[in-house]
Amino acid sequence: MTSPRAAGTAPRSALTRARVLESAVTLADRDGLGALTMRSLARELGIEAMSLYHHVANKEDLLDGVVDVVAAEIQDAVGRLEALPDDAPESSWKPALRRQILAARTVLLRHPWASTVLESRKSFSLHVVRYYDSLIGLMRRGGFSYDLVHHAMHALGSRALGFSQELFEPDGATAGSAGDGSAEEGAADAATALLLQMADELPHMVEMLAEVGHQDTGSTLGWCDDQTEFEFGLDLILDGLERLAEREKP
Amino acid sequence: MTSPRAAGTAPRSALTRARVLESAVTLADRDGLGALTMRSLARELGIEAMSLYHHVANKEDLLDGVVDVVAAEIQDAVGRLEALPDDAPESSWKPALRRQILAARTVLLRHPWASTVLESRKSFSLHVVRYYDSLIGLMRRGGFSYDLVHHAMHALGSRALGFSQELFEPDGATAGSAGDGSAEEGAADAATALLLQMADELPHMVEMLAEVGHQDTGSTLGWCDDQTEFEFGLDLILDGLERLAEREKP
DNA sequence: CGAGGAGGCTTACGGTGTAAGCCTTACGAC
DNA sequence: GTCGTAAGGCTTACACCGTAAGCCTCCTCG
Repeated sequence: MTSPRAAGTAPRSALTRARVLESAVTLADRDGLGALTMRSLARELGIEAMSLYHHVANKEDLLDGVVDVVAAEIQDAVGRLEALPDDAPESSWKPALRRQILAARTVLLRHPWASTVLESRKSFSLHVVRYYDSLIGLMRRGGFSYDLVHHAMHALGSRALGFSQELFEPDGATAGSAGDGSAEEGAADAATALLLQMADELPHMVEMLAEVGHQDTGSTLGWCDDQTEFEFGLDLILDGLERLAEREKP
Repeated sequence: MTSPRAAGTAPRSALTRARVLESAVTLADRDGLGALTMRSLARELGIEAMSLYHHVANKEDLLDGVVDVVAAEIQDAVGRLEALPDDAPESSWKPALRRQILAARTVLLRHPWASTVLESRKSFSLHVVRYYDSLIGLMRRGGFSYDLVHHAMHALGSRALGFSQELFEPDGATAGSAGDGSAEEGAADAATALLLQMADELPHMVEMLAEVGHQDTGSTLGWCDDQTEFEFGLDLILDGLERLAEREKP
């Protein structure tokens, strides 16, 4: 960069905290979270591991930063949605909230490792908080009391950011793997087989699997259509909130 | 043990896989998940690290086993609940399901690290599956179609086991710490202060915090009363499921 | 009694995050 | 121009992690 730099900025290097974080995100996207080590990140950037410590305090700080990058992406995606007109009816909080959350979800689907990291943070990203603030704003416009909003945010939990931890995905989420997907399928099949094997002990479970049939997935991860299930759960909560909001009215 | 052992059991050692897993649970309870390493676990048992590998295949297997122990505890706690009488009305699925889930939760509250481990498993514990089977059974008795049951299980997600990942607990969950709790409080206060500092950027968030007032917690972890919030979210889902079940009826 | 293996132990390797310290370079003040 | 300062690289080294390989000593069973 040959441009004159702002008043107290770093002098010569093209390497900045921002570039480090960006690189970390790409690396995690490509090779999975497990592959994101200080040494491998440094290699990616063409420097030595210890040099990273001039831009991030330690690995926790790196992960904080990486979360912040993803959160910024979320905020950006949400920002692209068309704003509610000022004269929108009170009831429009619900589709609006739904849209924002699903927009956030598209971002997290691009970074499958991010949910894990998000959950492990103990400090929070300002971008996330700003996103939350917009969700709260929507509910307020819907006539929610702050008390109800507060409960609502807790009830949504991580779903507000677009993910919900599925127990039992026989593979998924762990590494990039980037394979043809037959590995996941294999694991899912193996799991199902194992369940069938003890059918007498798990009557309802087995019967359910037989009936619901986990066959035609295709869309996302192995077993079920996560997107459908995510929206099902989300709508369940939104409907419930709607009823509670109605009840609050005088 | 001086008793004659059953037909193909291990010969002399008092150390068994069961004892290893038990020890691992106690260690994690006392010192946190981070303190559970092969070496520290071995020290706890008075042996060398490598000796553990005669009882568990590797660390993943150890964690699988540890999850299984906790899941067995859950199954046990659920088993202690009084069974539904045969002539219970169809509608009793709901309080029964609620009771089972809250019973599972009491177990997980005794092992705060367990939720993290549970989520990280890719194979599943038979005890967990059996527990799930009982939940499914309850819903079936409530007249749910298998399709609805399936959606319901996804919607409940980890909540079925008694935990929901709270975004933003300023401390908690990471280590035993066993301190007076003032550390958590400090972190929570610091976080709140930081939020207040940018009140102009987060109008709704700050107003909500001011109104809801996160002051009188006392019960569980730092910020909010997790138990209340957990039950709120759980009831929101159960109510929603009840309505859908009604709608399914002819 | 002798073979075999279960279950300890020791040693060693590669990988992790990171503390400590050195060397170069660019910048701002004189 | 010169020089002090410090940003930002690099090298080395340490503690700790999971675990592969191999040794030894019993106990058990044929």
